[in-house]
Amino acid sequence: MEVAAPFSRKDKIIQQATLLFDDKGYSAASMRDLAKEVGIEAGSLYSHFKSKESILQNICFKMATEYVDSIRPILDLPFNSSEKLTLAIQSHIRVLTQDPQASSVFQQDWKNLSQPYLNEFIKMREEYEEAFRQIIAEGIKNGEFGIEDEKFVLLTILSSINWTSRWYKPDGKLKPDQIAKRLSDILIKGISTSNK
Amino acid sequence: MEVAAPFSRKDKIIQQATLLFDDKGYSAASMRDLAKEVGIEAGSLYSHFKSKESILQNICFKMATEYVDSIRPILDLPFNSSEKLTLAIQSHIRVLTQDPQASSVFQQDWKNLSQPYLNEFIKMREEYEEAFRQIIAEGIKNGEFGIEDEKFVLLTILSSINWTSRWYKPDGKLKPDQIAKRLSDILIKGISTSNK
DNA sequence: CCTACCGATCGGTAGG
DNA sequence: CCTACCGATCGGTAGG
Repeated sequence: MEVAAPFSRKDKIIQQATLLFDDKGYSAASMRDLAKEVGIEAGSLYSHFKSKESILQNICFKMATEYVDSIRPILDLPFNSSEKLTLAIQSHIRVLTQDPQASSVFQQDWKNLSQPYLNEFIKMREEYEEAFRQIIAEGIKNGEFGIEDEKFVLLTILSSINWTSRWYKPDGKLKPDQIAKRLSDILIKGISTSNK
Repeated sequence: MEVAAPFSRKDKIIQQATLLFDDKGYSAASMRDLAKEVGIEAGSLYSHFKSKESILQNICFKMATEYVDSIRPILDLPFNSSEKLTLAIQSHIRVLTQDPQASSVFQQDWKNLSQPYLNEFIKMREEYEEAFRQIIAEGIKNGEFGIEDEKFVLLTILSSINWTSRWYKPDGKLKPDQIAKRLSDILIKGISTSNK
């Protein structure tokens, strides 16, 4: 949809909007706030985006697409369920840490989307969770995971990995793959049947 | 601070504000929205609360107090660390499920508090997390938990249990204590040294 | 608890 | 991309 042209004005608007929405929340952040951060007048924002919400759409769907695209290829790999789940967690953390603020907006502000975008967004989210759930269901079936309620486990895993966006700092000690490893160590051990 | 008198007008305002803030977010919810839900005029809200924020303060500090009060007595019980952690998770889930919407506001909208309330709130939150961390640190020290990074484990546990407010339904199949049991089963197994 | 209102700020537009 | 502006709505208040 978008041609390269790194750091166009449009990119800068999205960049600053992401920081602002993450900081104050979508509703509390005004177009005048945003304009000031970008360094232009409020009215000028509308020559790049037709509405405030279209900026939010941009952020939310970019992230949703990245998440969905990152998990799909994992499903068909010739690995066992624990390995697949490890990879799924790793790629989720990689997407998230690549832009933690956008991930945070993606998680917190999607409720402000209007129809039909809201439904489309929810569908993508469900598609993503469904892929995750398949991995878990597979592991239960083949005996790797010793749990009954796959939906519950799905929620537990997603919550732990999503919360990462609230504390992750790119210049912190823990690098993305380390975070992913620690998370999958705990979570997979927690649901496994084996006692290695 | 508040005398009993069940379902005073003030209570009803808080009740409806909780639903509204949870649904639309604090910033997007207007006093006129709230007044309509309560069944009075917007201006009349100000004879019960001096500002919109004071309603938010009411919700946030009520929850913060409940959480802090619920974990304190657990620290001194003559139990091992796994048992204490199980109890801490259970009491957290009990507080949360007793009013999931208020928990959700507590988690999402506290950023809108102004000073000095914001700092006071953060201090209570830190006190709570510190108690949780103590239990984990104790378990590492006495060899029950086989992990290095207690701060990371704390975040993982808190994220899983807090996410509950986003999907819990009082009339759903899973009752609070069942949710707590499943969570602590997974999490404690995930961090334990023993292989029972 | 209502009526009637305040100044401020909101998202967005016209015309250049 | 700016200037100048729109109608709508915001949190909050005075006076009863």
